[in-house]
Amino acid sequence: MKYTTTKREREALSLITKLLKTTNAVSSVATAYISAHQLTVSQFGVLEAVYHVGPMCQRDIAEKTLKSTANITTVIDNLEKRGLVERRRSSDDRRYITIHITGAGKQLLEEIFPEHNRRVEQCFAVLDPAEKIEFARLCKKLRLGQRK
Amino acid sequence: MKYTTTKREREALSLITKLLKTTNAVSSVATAYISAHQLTVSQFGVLEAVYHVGPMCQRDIAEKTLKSTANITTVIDNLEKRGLVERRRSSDDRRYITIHITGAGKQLLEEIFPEHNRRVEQCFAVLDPAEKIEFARLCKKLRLGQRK
DNA sequence: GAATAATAGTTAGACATCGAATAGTTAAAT
DNA sequence: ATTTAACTATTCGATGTCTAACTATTATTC
Repeated sequence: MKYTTTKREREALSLITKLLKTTNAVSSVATAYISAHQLTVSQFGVLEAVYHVGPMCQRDIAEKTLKSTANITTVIDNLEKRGLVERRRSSDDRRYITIHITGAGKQLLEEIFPEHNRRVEQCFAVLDPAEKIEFARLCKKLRLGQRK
Repeated sequence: MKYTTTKREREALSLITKLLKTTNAVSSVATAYISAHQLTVSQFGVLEAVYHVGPMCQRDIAEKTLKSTANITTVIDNLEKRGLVERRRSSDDRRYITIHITGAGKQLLEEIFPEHNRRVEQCFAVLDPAEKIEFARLCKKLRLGQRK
């Protein structure tokens, strides 16, 4: 060992490991059901955004899903191939492309949502109400603490 | 809306969003520093495992890092190209390939660790000691609750 | 001991993901 | 009005990631 760690550093490393493993475990539950419907998590995320928010341009979708615009181009290519969304070039500002969910897209989502929501709810069912509130608070505090 | 959600489901959906965003924010801090050293997070993870645990076969590395063996093959290919690890076929059981960290790999890691550890520690510095303990507890409870 | 199982790793094909470079469009500057 | 800057989306090249099919090796079974 050519470097040393403080106790607090070791605790933080243990904490981040716990956090990553937890996220992994929780999201794999949601992932499994989504995959069973031939959707990737990213595709589901984009589809869901357009479903709930309404038609959006790709830049906004990228922002909402915390991904790059290059990535969104790819994901939407694949969604479009399957006829789940539609690209429509804006006529007033031709730089923008608005993404619309199709009937097939809507139908697929509405087929997935009920069980998906139930499963996500089940993920957190191990926590009692007070713990859920505390967990949400700590997550938020942690996230907002990462200013640079 | 052709489906309905319960209050508890909506709360769970909000919770999982918070969790994912938090993980995203926290891990991007660690990612940034690792990337600055021309390492991907996966490469860092594999390198770290071999550094701390010692020479391992790829199957064990896959298990430890929660990835598929196919993925580990790729990641190690790239680490090997850069001379940071070495593949050594086991002579007693020729199915196994043991991964050894090289001097260059060790040197790179030891260059990264101090600042990396400091940054991870800083990530959690917004939480006071009691909150850290509670957060760790809730993470663990949540993870262990995902039995199937 | 030959046929069969199991195991470690690779390959192939698909999708995700990023940063950087590029094309096309609109806004700002002068 | 022309140049410059800003912005949206795409493409490219690299890496990650998975599942499924495959190779090579070892273990098991009959």
